[in-house]
Amino acid sequence: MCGRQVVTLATIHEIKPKSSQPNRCATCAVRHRAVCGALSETELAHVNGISRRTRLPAGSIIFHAQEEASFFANIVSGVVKLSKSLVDGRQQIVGLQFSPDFLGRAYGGENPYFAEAVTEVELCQFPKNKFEKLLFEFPMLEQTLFERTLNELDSAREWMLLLGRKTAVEKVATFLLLLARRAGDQGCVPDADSGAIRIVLPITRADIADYLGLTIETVSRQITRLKSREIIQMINNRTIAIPDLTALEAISNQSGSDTY
Amino acid sequence: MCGRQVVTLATIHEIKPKSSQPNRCATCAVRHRAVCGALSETELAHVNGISRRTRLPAGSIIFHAQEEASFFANIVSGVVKLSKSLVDGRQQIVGLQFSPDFLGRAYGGENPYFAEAVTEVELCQFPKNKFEKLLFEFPMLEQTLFERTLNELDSAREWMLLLGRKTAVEKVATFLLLLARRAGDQGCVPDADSGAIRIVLPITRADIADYLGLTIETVSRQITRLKSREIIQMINNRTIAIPDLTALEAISNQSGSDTY
DNA sequence: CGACACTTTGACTGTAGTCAATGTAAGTGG
DNA sequence: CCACTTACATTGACTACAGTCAAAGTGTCG
Repeated sequence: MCGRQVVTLATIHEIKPKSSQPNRCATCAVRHRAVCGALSETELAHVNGISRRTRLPAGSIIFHAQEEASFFANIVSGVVKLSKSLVDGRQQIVGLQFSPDFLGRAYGGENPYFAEAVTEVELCQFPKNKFEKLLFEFPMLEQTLFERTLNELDSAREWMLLLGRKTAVEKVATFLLLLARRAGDQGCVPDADSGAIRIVLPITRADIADYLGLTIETVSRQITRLKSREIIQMINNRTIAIPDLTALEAISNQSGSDTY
Repeated sequence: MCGRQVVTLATIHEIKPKSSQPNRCATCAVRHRAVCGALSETELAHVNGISRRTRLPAGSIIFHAQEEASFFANIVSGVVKLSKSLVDGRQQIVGLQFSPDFLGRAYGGENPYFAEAVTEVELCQFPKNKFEKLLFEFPMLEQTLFERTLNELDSAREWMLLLGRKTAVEKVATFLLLLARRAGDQGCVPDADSGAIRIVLPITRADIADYLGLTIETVSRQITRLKSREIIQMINNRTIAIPDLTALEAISNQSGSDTY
């Protein structure tokens, strides 16, 4: 669809030849936040030996359903969407991955979904077989990956609640809040003067719609509505200011503690 | 809601005192299908030592959100639903667990959802700290649990596609198909004469609605519609015959292979 | 039998989807 | 520099699918 550029990994050049990067990990932007954070300096040397940095333009297909994955990767920068679709083309985004998330499914089996770079993406890739050997050698690595998978499962279930039970406004508000929280995690603080948080939408309206189980038009209308209620301000198409997070939270209807 | 019986684990008696069960695992119905399948006979002896069989009536609360889980468990028999809800009471079932599924979240952290026995349930429980020690000692156990978690994540994402993008009929058809496939896995074969598969709905219409992101009425209407289209036959409220699985599959709109 | 929980059916409503037109912004080439 | 293209986004009018509210039906248990 929509004539986007298709770039497979095979066509991507390494940023630098391996031999000239004796200890790339040491200066890695996601050294401590990625799964590698579980490793000691000496263990990291092994990882460094098998890793390869690649840069993919927006729109690149990283892997697709039914494909036996041949590699694993850390997202160093950029945004990756994971999606599934029905035969008639209806699509659902089942995960939005940012740095320092991990891509790939351990222990064989196919990735039953489709992964695509939404922005330009920088990956730190590992060949499948070598990485699985590391998992075996360094139990902490496996455990870290396991914990991340548990967190992803929790997020997926939280999203099931959104998809199955939230209204359109609630969905959009939850999505904006997700981005605002992520911005907060990365050290972005509210503007000193206005107290407003500023977020940048990493994906198009079409992708937001596919993430929230809505149509483009409904997403657009709900954003307009939030704007006219002065819950948000549009700086431009992709940039939004949120003057009062709690107001947005009230609308988003966060999953409550169970009433038991 | 609906005045169901509330029974916490503390109130449940063990089926037999521990000392009189020298090797309960040897005769366990789910010995090979549960996570224990990853263990050797000698390893299993350790597991046997810390496990405890409990039986919970339908409606029992197994654990709830924000509770630090104090145990793990295999489901030996029965059906458990995992659900999340919004403050105003809207509910979404995020997982239906059957035997020999595993309950509980490794590596600490709270279970961010609510687990309830839908039918009478028989559990094989392990105290949290002792079980985590086993995970450390027997890497195969951890790996098996990891693989199961990956499968659960895949199922959750498949369900996200259903919740976000399928129509009411498609949702109901997919649910029936899920049960039919499960029945098949358990050795139930189509009726010799008619070729029909017979399934028993393990949950009420209300729970089906909460699983599919619909209302009770819509579920009921779609079942009626499938009945009048002769895709299914109602034996009684809870028992359904499916004369032709492929017809149901066509309606369910299985997630297609990606078009790439 | 009556009580209660669950299910089905009917009439009506409303939210989000569809179809179509217009608006906006960035990029291309004459 | 300005028309033109292209992709993306917004807005409007209308529709339809699923939700709501209400009543009646079914089945089970004491």
